[in-house]
Amino acid sequence: MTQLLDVRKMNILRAIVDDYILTAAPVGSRTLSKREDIELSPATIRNEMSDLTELGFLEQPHTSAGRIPSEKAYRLYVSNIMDRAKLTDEEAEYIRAHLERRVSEVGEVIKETARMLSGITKYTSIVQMPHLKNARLKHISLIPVTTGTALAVIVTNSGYTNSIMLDVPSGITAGHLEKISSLMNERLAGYKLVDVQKTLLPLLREEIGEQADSVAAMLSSLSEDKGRRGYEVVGAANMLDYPEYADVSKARSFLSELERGEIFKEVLSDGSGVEMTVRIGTENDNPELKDCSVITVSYRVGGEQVGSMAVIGPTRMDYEKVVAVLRCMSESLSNVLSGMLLSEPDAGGSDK
Amino acid sequence: MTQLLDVRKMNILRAIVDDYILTAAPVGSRTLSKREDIELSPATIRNEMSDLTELGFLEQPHTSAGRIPSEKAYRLYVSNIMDRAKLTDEEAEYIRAHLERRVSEVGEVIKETARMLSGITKYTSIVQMPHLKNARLKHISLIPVTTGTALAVIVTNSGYTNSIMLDVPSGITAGHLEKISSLMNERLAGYKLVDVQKTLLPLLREEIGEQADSVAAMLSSLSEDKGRRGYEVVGAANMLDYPEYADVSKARSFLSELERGEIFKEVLSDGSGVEMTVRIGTENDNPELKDCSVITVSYRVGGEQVGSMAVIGPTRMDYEKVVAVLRCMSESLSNVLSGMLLSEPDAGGSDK
DNA sequence: ATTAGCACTCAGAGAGAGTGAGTGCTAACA
DNA sequence: TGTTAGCACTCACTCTCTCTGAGTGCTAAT
Repeated sequence: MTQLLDVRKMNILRAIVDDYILTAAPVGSRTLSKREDIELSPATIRNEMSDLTELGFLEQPHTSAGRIPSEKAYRLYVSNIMDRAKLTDEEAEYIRAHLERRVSEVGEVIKETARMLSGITKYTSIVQMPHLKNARLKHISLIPVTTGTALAVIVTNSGYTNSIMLDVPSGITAGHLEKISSLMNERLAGYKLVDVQKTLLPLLREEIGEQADSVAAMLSSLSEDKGRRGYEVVGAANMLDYPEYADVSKARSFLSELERGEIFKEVLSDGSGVEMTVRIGTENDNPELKDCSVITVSYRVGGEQVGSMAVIGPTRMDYEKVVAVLRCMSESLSNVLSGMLLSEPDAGGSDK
Repeated sequence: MTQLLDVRKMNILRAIVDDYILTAAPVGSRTLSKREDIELSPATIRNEMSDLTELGFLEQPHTSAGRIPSEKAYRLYVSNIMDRAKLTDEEAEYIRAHLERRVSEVGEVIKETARMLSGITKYTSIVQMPHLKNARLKHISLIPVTTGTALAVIVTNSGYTNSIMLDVPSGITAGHLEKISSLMNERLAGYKLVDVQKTLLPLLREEIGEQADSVAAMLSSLSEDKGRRGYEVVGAANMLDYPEYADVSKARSFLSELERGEIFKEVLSDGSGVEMTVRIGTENDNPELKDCSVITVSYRVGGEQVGSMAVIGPTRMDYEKVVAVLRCMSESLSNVLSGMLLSEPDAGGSDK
């Protein structure tokens, strides 16, 4: 693929985006020519800008204003900074240290992640709770609630609990449920939730015979994500600091949308396997996000994706910083969680 | 106590408050004289308004504007509408019906309560999760997490789960914990959490002898509220609809404060025994709430207070409506929860 | 005690002028 | 041929000024 733009155009475009990200005001030719990294006269720059406008990288709010970057420009800009976005060692250290302080409980770690993301970037952050499927089972209780439903309370290593309502197949009695949970507790503690099912099946066959299969089906929702996963949202109010949301009604609809929670389906959509995705403006399906960019990254436990986190900001967000922070945060969170969730199953507590 | 204001002054003041609540604009004498319930000339009204201003019930933004009610006026106004605030039967029915549809899980009921509160009033609502102490125990697991800490997972009737980190006294082993939980499950299911402790103590003495007391102490935090209680906040963005928050920076600081969560300590403070409290403007300790009014009401399970809910709005909120809605909501939620949490402990599930 | 009348106040809306950052085009220059 | 200086033009913003109208307080008449 041949270079889309020559070096000079690239430089000018980058400078415009940089400037616009900082000031949110249309950038003019004179402003650019004053920068030390561009040694051209305003007139020359105007010519280049005119070209860039024609190519669709710049837009003009009105004739006598400067130019602002188009979504296409951000796209190009992002693909360029993607490699070099990197935090200083101190910043990375800061993140790691803060995250490891909170090592007591998964929920707390997720909350702290969201807080830091929004604290450092000054945008809105969303962090999803980790998927359970790779966590190791510490304890499970199946508690009948009404006819046909039971509550599964799962505790994994390090005090991460989650409860999921299950539909109990007809024919399974409370007695069965009790037997199943004690079976699981005795024989399956320390197993991964995904493995629990297949390991459990033969055991079940012995115990309850023909109904084993329907029970297994019921339990399959444990390792899936039936109990809709929680997430932490922090810094929604930050958006009000940006001139993009100076208009209260705009801010209002953004915040309402956030509260509705529908956004998350899209924002945190798994992106199966992709490390990081950047959605700029109208690339977001949700029309409420058409003036926003959303950068999503997944995090892992033991090499496998178990959740995502995202930062939402105005389209002119500081992509470089956000990408760098998210990358680092994903790394750190993955490490911390892996440490917590994959530690060898202990024998059932520590005697004195 | 003799009447503070004569009838005519009261009428005028009420009319001013009514009008200001509706329009958020200073009310003038001519506007008032046009109302059918006030048959006085503007001049007369001006005289009365002048008196009311002197008495501290009205304020004047500037010489040539109308009057706006002072906090003192709201106070008086509220004490008057307190009795007559009442929903129509249809509205009350609507609330009851909606709440009872969600009868499957306590968390859902609380969320729905918050949603309805904010949906009907158009203000911000906060609803606290119920205190556990009066819930009946369905299941408990004590799961060792690290040396010195264990996770208590409590399931009460109707699938309400809560987990609390406990400090395990030294000398108590994982084996002990296991024994204690199975003891509790076998013998104490159906008991109230507050009663569990005292009923458990003799049983514990038999089983683990001298350490019984330290275990009982540990379990005491179950019926207290150590694991800080959750709450649902809905409709924060609603505040942006009111001209009071047309200034973005004001909105921003309000929302940030909400997110910080410190507000709740004050807002939901138990008010031990008081049915409903109305805090107007600077009556709130939190300076961020000095332009807001907060109306709090508690709700009960089986006659005992187990939580509160609140509506936060601008000082010129529609007190009558909010009081009425909160009163009804408290009643309905209390009923629904009592139904869910106090139902006789079933024998452990329903066989087919 | 109430009201009509009148002079006065003052925020807010609207019109018009001035300012300055920006553009596009043309012609000169290296 | 690419770059730059010069110039006329555009247009959002800001500032100032005026006008308007809703409101007041006081006084005198009813």
